Amino acid sequence: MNIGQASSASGVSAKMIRYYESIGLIPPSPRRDSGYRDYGAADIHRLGFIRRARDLGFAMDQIRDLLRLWSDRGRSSAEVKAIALRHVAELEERARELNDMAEALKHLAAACGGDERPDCPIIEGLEGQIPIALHGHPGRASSRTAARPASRRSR
Amino acid sequence: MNIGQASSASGVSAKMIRYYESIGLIPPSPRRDSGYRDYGAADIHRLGFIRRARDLGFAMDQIRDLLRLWSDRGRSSAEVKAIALRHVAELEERARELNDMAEALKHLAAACGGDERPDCPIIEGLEGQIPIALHGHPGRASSRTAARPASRRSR
DNA sequence: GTGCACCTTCCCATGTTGGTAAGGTCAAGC
DNA sequence: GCTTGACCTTACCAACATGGGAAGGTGCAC
Repeated sequence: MNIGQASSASGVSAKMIRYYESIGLIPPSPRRDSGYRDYGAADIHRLGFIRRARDLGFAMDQIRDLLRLWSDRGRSSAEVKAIALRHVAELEERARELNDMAEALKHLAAACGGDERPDCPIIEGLEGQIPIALHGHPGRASSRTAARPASRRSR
Repeated sequence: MNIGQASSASGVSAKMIRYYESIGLIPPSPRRDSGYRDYGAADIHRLGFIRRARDLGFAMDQIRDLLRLWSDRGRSSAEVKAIALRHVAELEERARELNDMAEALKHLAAACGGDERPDCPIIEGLEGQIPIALHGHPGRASSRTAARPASRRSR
């Protein structure tokens, strides 16, 4: 199976398949005489696994661990569950941060006339005239989740 | 005022101040004979504005617009509010995506024994044996928010 | 044998932030 | 005056995951 076919069968772009190979997430595929990569059903399976893990927001390092556990027949489900639950906590934390920002901004926006006059509590909040209640979780000053990571996969 | 003082006064790292200058978010500061950048109160104010906007998760392009509106005395608060509310919608959308992932994963994890045996619905879900309910919003296949943005500002 | 779709590798760009290195400047203390 | 240490300058590298493109080889159908 060519890389293009592997790509459509797995839902992972050819570009990414080569990338995953380059970072060792998947083993180098065998090559035909032409130099073309050649994939089989097991490879598609592995790529699908990776894609689904990405869809669930796992980072590459975690996926690496999950792949290791996947092919480790002596694994304990506790290990897998631990990774998953740690990731759930991270996802929820990030979601909370985003929601906190949204809340703070909605609060400012609610006080803004939204008319043709220039007076605007949102601007004043950004200027520092109004204390912004980013009630970042106990003890921590506001941390920020990186805004707009630019690329977003669509498939 | 040196860049270091401007940095601690505004909460924006010196590195970032230079970066913002390089991308035209702030005008090039005047230089002293030594070549040192020199900042005044107005610059600190502008930097603080930018920092607070970043803390609220605004992207650079939006901040550019907000800065323009800030210094436009003929602005209408409606323009500002529109930007803010669009951003709120984006934040909430991203938060929803993250929560959906967390939900899907929690669902799988709930079915996982988490013991010493290898059987694990989480792995099976990633393998594709169990349909993962990422109930991505109407019509769309699952899109993914970039995982692990890596850098996180602490201040 | 021609043409087109596909493959190969290699390089570049993204966006925001931090790190580091090599060298210039400033102010305080001796 | 000279040294020292803190600060400044520019310039480059790194990160992450992904896409884009160029230049050239391969495979297959007509």
